[in-house]
Amino acid sequence: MTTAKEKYHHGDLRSALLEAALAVLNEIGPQGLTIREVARRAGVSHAAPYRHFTDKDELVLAVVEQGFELMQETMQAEKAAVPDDPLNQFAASGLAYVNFALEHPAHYRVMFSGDLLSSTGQVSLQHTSRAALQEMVSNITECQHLGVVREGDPVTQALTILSTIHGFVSLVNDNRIEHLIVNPSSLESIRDAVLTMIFEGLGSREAAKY
Amino acid sequence: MTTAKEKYHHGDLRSALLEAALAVLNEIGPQGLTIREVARRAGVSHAAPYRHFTDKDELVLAVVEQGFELMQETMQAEKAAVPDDPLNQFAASGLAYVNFALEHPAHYRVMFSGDLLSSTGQVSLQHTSRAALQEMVSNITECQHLGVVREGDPVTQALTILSTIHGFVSLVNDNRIEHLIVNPSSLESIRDAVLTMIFEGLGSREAAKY
DNA sequence: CCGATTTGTAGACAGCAGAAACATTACCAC
DNA sequence: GTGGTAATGTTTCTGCTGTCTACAAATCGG
Repeated sequence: MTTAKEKYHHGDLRSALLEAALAVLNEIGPQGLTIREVARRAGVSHAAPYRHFTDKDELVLAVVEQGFELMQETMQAEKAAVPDDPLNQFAASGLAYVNFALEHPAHYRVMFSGDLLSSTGQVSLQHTSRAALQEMVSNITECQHLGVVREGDPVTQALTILSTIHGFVSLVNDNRIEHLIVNPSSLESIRDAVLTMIFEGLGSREAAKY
Repeated sequence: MTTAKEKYHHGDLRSALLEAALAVLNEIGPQGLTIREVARRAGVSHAAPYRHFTDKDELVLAVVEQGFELMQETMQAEKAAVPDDPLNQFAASGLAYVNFALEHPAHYRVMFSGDLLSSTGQVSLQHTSRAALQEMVSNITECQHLGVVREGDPVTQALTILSTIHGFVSLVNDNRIEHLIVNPSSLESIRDAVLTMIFEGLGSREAAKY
């Protein structure tokens, strides 16, 4: 009423559809993400979404892009909250990455699984991953100049770290780890242990505390 | 005639269905894996598969289990081909894991993506991953006793290694890396670099050559 | 050789993605 | 205000899917 909602036929569909899509992902999972279900939740007919997305692929792609923006924002925020120490900033953004993935498992899965997105849709995401890797590489290079990260090809190092983090959250989100956790180790402690191992393997021995 | 094929109505359906399912995965991808398409390729009616699999889920599960057996066999073979050195054997099986995933991307994806399998189907795979991790842990423990792997919680180390390997092959198979490879580095050299980084971070500095 | 069981078939149903034709609403010029 | 236009939402239709049920044929046990 006061805001810009409920103005048009529906108000701001598209946003409502994206929201509904995310809700479906969280409640039912990727296989439940259908145009019809999303339309149902938004209170419109099953064909209405086609006014905003030419394709189911395009809807999914919009969800994915929204996810990348959200993740990037939180990573930047966490990084900015750390004092002027490149290595700790790097570690903070890594932690933020993991946390985002663990807190939004459905969203993250859609962003990276590749099963919901056709091959054409994937191409439009390449620049995003390229940019992410680029930033990691420059972070690493900076840390190398400061002497807090060992020498070596920074691209390889970045790729390895990205692999570890992505693999870890993928395994957790696909329920291939939780049932292995037996006793005192909570998911968070394992998360921290893995992150510590990454930075131990990466850096000079000291200063990898966050 | 001489063998057990072509005996019954069709011969050995079920095997034929599994084979067809794998072919579909390789040629079309996961989204093209439908009961009807599989039946079509096997030359039977669209309802015939239901005599062998109560569910689409069960068909997928059979494909997954077949994949795990195949992977385990090749890993064991590679491991056995290495002389009596635990660390090198460990590295060899790791390399075999990566190679299997890169050579059978569709198969690997179905085994780990979790998108094609319902949650009930995933539960029946837990013992498999548990066994795999268990073996990694005992390998690491053995290497620690020999002094070729640094001290630390072997479960955390195994989980980190598994994360890195799984993350790497997932990124490659989902085409999130290949377009980053620019010049002299082929996929294989990157693979080797990442594996080297894993074992550098893991072990005492020497002996991590394979 | 014959009945019972296994294996495959034909057809039906509901749900889905997507396209096309249609109806309604908001906005803009006058 | 009024009427035209473009944006937005609906109905309807086609062809695909998974799964169920009734039926036919081939095989096996006796």
